[in-house]
Amino acid sequence: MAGKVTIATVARHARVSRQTVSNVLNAPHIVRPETRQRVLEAITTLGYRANQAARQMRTGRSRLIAVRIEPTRDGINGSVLDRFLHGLTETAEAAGYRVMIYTAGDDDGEIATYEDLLSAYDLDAFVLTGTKHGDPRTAWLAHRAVPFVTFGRPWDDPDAHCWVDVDGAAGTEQATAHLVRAGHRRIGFIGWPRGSGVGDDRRSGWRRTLLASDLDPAGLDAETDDGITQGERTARELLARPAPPTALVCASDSLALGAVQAARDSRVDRDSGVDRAARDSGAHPHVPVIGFDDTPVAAAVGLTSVSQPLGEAAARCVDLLTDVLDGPQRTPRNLLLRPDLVLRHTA
Amino acid sequence: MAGKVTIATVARHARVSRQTVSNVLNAPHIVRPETRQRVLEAITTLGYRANQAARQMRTGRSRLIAVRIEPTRDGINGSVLDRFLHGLTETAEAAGYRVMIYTAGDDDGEIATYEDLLSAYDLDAFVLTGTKHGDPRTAWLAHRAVPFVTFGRPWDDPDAHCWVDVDGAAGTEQATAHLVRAGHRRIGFIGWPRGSGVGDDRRSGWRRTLLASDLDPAGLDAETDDGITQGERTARELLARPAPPTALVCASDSLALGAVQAARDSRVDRDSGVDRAARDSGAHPHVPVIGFDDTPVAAAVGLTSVSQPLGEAAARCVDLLTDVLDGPQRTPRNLLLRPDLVLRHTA
DNA sequence: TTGTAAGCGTTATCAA
DNA sequence: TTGATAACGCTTACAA
Repeated sequence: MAGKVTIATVARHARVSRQTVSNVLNAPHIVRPETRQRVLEAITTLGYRANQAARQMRTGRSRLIAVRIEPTRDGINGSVLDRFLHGLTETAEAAGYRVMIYTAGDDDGEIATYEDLLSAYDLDAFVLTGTKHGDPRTAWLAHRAVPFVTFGRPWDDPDAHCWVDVDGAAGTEQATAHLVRAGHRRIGFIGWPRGSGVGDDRRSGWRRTLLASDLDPAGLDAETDDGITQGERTARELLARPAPPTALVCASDSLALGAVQAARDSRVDRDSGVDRAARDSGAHPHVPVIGFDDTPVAAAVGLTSVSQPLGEAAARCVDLLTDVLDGPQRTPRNLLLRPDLVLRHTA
Repeated sequence: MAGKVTIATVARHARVSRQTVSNVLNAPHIVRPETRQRVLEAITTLGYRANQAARQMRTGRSRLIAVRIEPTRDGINGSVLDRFLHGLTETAEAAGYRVMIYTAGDDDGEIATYEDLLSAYDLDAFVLTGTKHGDPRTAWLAHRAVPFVTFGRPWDDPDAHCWVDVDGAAGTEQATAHLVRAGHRRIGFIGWPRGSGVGDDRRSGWRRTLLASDLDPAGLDAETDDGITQGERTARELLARPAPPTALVCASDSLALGAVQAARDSRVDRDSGVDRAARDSGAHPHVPVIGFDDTPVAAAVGLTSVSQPLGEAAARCVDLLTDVLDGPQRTPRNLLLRPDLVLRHTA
């Protein structure tokens, strides 16, 4: 601790005025190269770092962006937010921004937090994960002209604001097409109850791929809340139907994990329990199952799954934000990223 | 947006000086009650909020604390940090602090981040999750007298700094005692390679409980890196020994999840595959398995597990920090929390 | 190209 | 008990 190093310390050391130091930092091109060099050296030798609070008072900008974290209802899907958060923090750091996190009970609580964060900390922007039909939060932010980007499409109006999303339909399309190529004709889908943008999107990819292959999706899908046990129960029901699916695409890894259980048992049924060796060796279950999100658990248990490019999604969120914050005001832009199918044991 | 509301706006509105408003905020007792009342009313009607940057310039305090987030190597254990982070953010908010997150590649990178966060953002304190023998980060922070608390004991010297931890040995002790009470005499343990504080701690609880019950731990434990497949393989090895364990305590849910697979198969071995109905009904496997961390995945699949009070741990971290930050300088304190055994299907 | 002066919103000091 | 003044470290406007 050699005492506080301010812009004045640097100025003295480099034998220039404080203003020149500031110029080197904020407008290097207007400073003569040799002077600039001298100042830069002083900065490194002294280990000077601009004080954000002081800078912020003048500029009104904090170089801080905020993200909400949610309690993990399901540790499996929770890792999605986790990985997104990590990517966001890394990219933000590279762009000179820091990430602040906050919690909120409901939409009103979240909006109250916006007010606090904005007036007390001068936050530069918000990143929202997950959007719903008629989201009051985005409306509030847009109305105050607060820069923000959402990870997840605005399901009402695609051009309502900046967003980055992963094309869920393209993901289930890849999964379904993979199974079609493998010769399956009756491919089932286990998804969430209709009405959620994400869930409906993922279902649509399955459906359209079947139709494009002249296959009939009727009677091959089922809806349930997310969860392993829900997935297992629903898969069991699906497999017990008169003309059961011979393969399953699921809206999440949680559902898929449950479905894998059901599929294994269903195979044992047919094999009268003699196929244990094959199972032990990690061979394919007879009913292939594909999940969604490529969570670490999927990787661990060998579940084939659709992988979201979370790191890239996070990076693009930061890009969009810095475009708005640092560059000239542009029109809201958005980005739909393609997921990839990660083949493992289950399909 | 009715323009910026500063302390001056409030002062005008309440017909007092700026200083009086400041006093109402920071030293209410020296302001006459009626004046205080008038100022308070002005504050609420105007929706005034103190600007942190300005306050920080004077006080040198930012009311910001920082936590590092790590990429989830394993989605199962990742949820532990996740839940801790959530608790931390909530408690910090209640105490008037905000949480900033950062990433770091290694210890040197993390220390470089400390320097940046400290000099640029005037961070008030750090929360470190996980500590190791001879941790350079805690040494650096202690040397600069930067307030910090760790979630995890300093394994070298218990009084080196503030910390909160969960008594891992007490957790495995509960798990082991439960199995002893259930009549088991050969209880195995699957843990991490020796040398990690957390892993050794958890192993010691198993060991001492066995010894206390006049049971011999010899030949009943095995070491492996964390992971589901590692757990399955190791459990299989353990169960294939001459006098195999009849129950298993694991150092993590990941290991336990793998062990459950191995245990199921081992039962099928003995039962010649006829016991499928019992398995489907979720009955106990013949070899009970207990995990550690009570992750959401454990809850989903019915794995009995040791539950860490993460929310409380986080809250206590904030308490310790605010003690140091707001109160008079006290001696470093620490806290060892008791985990609980959550009984489910597997034991 | 460089230096001077002012001000951002707050709190600490000190006088009234 | 209250109020005026200075200062925190920085950047913008303007003068040299």
